[in-house]
Amino acid sequence: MSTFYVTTPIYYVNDIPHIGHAYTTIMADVITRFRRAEGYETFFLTGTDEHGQKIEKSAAAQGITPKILADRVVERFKNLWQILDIRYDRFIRTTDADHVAGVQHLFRRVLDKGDIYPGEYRGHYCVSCEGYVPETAEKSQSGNKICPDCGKETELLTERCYFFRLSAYEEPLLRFYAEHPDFVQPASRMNEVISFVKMGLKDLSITRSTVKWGVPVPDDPEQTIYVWFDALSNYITALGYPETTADFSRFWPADLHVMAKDILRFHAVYWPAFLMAADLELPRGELIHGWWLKDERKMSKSRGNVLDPHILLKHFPADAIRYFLMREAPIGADANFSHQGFITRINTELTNDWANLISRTGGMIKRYFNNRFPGKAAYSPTEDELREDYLELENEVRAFFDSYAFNRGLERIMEYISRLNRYIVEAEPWKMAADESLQPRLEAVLKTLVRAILSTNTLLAPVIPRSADRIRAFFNHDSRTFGWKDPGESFDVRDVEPLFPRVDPEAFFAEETQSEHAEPSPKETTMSEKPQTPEGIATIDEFKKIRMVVARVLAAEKVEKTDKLLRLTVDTGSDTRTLVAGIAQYYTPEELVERKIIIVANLAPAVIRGIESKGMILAASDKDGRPYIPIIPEETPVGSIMR
RNA sequence: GGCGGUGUAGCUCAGCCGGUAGAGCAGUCGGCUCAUAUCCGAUAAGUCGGGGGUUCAAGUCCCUCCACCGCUACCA
Repeated sequence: MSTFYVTTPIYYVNDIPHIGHAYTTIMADVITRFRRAEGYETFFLTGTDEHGQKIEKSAAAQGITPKILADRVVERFKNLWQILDIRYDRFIRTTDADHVAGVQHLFRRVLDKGDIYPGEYRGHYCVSCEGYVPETAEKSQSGNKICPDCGKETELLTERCYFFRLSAYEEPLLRFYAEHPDFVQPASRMNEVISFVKMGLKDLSITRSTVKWGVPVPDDPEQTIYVWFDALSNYITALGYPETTADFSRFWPADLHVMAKDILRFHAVYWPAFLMAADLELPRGELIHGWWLKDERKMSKSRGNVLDPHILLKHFPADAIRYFLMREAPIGADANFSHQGFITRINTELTNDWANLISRTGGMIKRYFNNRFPGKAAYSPTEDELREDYLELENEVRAFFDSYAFNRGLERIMEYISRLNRYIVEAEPWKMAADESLQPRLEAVLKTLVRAILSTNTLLAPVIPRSADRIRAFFNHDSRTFGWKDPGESFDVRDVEPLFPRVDPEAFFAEETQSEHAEPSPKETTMSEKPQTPEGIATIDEFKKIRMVVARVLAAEKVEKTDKLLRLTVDTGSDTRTLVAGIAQYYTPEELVERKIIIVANLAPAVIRGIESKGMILAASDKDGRPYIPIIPEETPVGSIMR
């Protein structure tokens, strides 16, 4: 039997499960169920990433061990997966003993081969946060990077660590991509990966001595294995690596890693390189989906617009959420989530079209035949047509699902469901029921409907498994494979009950606005918010060191070959000076000239794009970094000091 | 700045290798009654972002411009 191995990323336990996690996991679950219905033997893996400094610190802040913290969050993930009918074969945790052993084995193997070597890591270290800041962090005027978490200056630090020889895999990776152009889907993401690798790869630091909560490096217990080497390995350790007997040999290489776009590079560059270094086979495919946006913006904790699946689950069955997520967004693109859109989609397609079709069919079988078909049906060509149409539908839908175009596949299914509703109207079974001689025709119509419903149900089942089971139960037919379903000529059915109760939008919104105000639960915020930093207080003397004055813009122009920079010439009252500001995306030179602004006058000068900037313009900055330059009353004298 | 993508009816989007525009939702009108007031039919005059080109013929190919998005660089 062919096998199919699907994974989700392992989710970091510093975060509680939200709609984004649910989306990835549901997608992987749908793919797994779909392959199973096709006859594959499947393995579906999900789990949690539990190591690292953030966990260590969150746990310390709560006065518990990292493992206990992880245990708690893991429960939340498992609960949600259960509610959402996610059926995984293994839930792996990076703290699982077999994973730890597997990672160490992989590490040693690559070390022995020479692609891991000891060296020194230089990075910008934030003393108060006890961590390195990313290379992308912004720099202060004095040239040190600023910690994005606490806003303090970092210092350049050097520590001993191990490197992975990623640079050696540039060519092999490019060759691999060329030979497997479908490795990453959608194709646009594959292009991103290729262009990234073509720009050159640097060796990767893969251990830390500053992180205690992690997998120890074999024979060097001061070092722990850093995030990606540890986390990505889960895809093989979950199958028993380094043991190559049972699951590993059967399911590796993975058929599909499913993930969101933000971790593409780690999966499409680092992971294949690690595997090459260990002489292991590479995964066959990676499926990259976009983000769910709320109000056109990325959901984020700091913005407070994260969508909690539990709110939807109060009003809708899990199937509805699964259906919506698969139906609404084309794979790859970001999609906007709106409650209104959600309710409309579910009410129209699942309630009005699909559930109502089943309801009216079941209702007529009960009313006209008392739930038992006598087996005297007289068919017409129309019934054959419906069967033919279904077979065509099935082919198309399977093709769509094969290419992960779930939205298109479901759309196509809805088309067929419409066709069935139309069939009822055209056949007018209620008129047949009034005429005794048309009983065989009536039976044929209703029986054909049952067959079509059961058949369509197998296509929908991967997406909405729970209602699919109920439908099988209504019609006493249990087949799970694809194909035209036929329970026979003479059979009993049960009473049909409502599948997707209609949700009244007004009632929904009335309740939601209430609960949203009551929502923010204290426990969740302590876990995600960073601890208070009392050291962040400035004394009055420190404040006085900063000299802010009102200045007038004399001239402004865009700095050549930059997107964001404006060069401003300003009158400070005591001198005329030049400064550079990164506001060109939001302010035109014209609207700034003659305007009064506040600048920091005694800031150490910095050279930006070859221009010496003496000072800095003050502007409010929102969550997206968009600047807002305050309005200064026109009568304010130039040179006035802010205090 | 470099690379890539998107821009089609009020909204969300289909339109493969070129042949004179489609679906769903919303709206309007009408029909049925089996059904969770559900279903069915009719109804859309949208410069297919702007401009130019190739062609007998272009949302569909080429060039260019604009807007937005992604990756990346530079940078606040």
